[in-house]
Amino acid sequence: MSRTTGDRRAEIIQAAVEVIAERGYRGASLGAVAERVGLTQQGLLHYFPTKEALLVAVLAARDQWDVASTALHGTTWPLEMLTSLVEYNATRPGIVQTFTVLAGDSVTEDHPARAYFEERYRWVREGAADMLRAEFGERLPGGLTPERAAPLLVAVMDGLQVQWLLDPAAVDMAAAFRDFVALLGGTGNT
Amino acid sequence: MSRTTGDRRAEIIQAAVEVIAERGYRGASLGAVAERVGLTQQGLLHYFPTKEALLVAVLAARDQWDVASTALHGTTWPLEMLTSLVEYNATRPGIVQTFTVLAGDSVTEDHPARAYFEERYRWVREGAADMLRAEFGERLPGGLTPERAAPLLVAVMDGLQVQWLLDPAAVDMAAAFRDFVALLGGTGNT
DNA sequence: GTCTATAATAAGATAGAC
DNA sequence: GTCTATCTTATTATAGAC
Repeated sequence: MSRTTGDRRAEIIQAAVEVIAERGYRGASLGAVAERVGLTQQGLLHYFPTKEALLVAVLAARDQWDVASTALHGTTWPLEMLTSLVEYNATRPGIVQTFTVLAGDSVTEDHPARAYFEERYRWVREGAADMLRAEFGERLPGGLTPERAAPLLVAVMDGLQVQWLLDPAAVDMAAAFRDFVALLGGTGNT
Repeated sequence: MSRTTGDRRAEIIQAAVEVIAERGYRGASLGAVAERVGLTQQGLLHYFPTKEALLVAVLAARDQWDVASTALHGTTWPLEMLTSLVEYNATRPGIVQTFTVLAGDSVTEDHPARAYFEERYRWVREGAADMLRAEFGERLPGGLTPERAAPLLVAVMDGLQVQWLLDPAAVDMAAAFRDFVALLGGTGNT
């Protein structure tokens, strides 16, 4: 059945996300992923013919997950929405870790996820600029425009994730992000 | 001679930095590093008995490099100094890439560089807080304190590096950093 | 100090049985 | 759809000659 096959694939993708979080992409062996869903390495290759095909599926799943969690936590004010996304992320270290590791890895030569992250950051910056424009208009503190603030917003989200993953006790990711929103002149601060 | 040995070790460390930038830590084989300095893999092991020992040396070299470049570009105003560090980094994609990759990798389980980055971020945040206090005093825009702005400053630097490495044409790392300084109420903006 | 030889694993992938 | 068997290639590391 194609239903069963889809379920199996979803299980495998989930397992791959976990193993990548623990050991990175290069360190994530197909055998370790397979074992987690009760398959042999060769059995897994029936669903994803190569390791790279599995990675592509993991990245595609992330995009879908983004859309879903945005819908789930959608509120009226765009920046509020981003703040709740950060709060939500703070409860899901596994996923955050997987994509922090992959994004870092992707800057290496000929990395199979490089094009994905290049494109992803481009549209994330565009989305952030739109969001900032809707929230604050054309003029932001420090003489910034939404387009110039956008890469900073994205950088803060990513950079905080690294610090938080390394030392969750020392870095309150959600609070820090609200601090940044406050810097932009928003009302994200309590 | 111990002089020759030191030179050789320095060469090897430099080669390791390059190979890690290209392929990540797990992807950086000792053979590839050795080849770059005209040695066999086994010849390299004479200088660094294990792969992990070489990584430790790479991390130690980074700390020394930090100190050196700080001295080199030191100016009177602390934040100006950081801005020139970012400008300097924008001319050295190799080093930036190595440590972006290593930092991302380090969040995985039992990674040999994990403790290093954990400590490093701790003191970098402390240093940033001191710098912000010296520059702006106790009160920053958005009701922030130096301690609360510090992780944001560090996050911006790191996050911009990822975006810049992936797409240098789309992200002007130094300009964006100056924009962030402007947000803090500084005069880093032209 | 650097090499050759080699051990010991481990990985991704293919072929083909059931 | 999943397995066993196997190929091929890499990798870290050790032993010991020169």
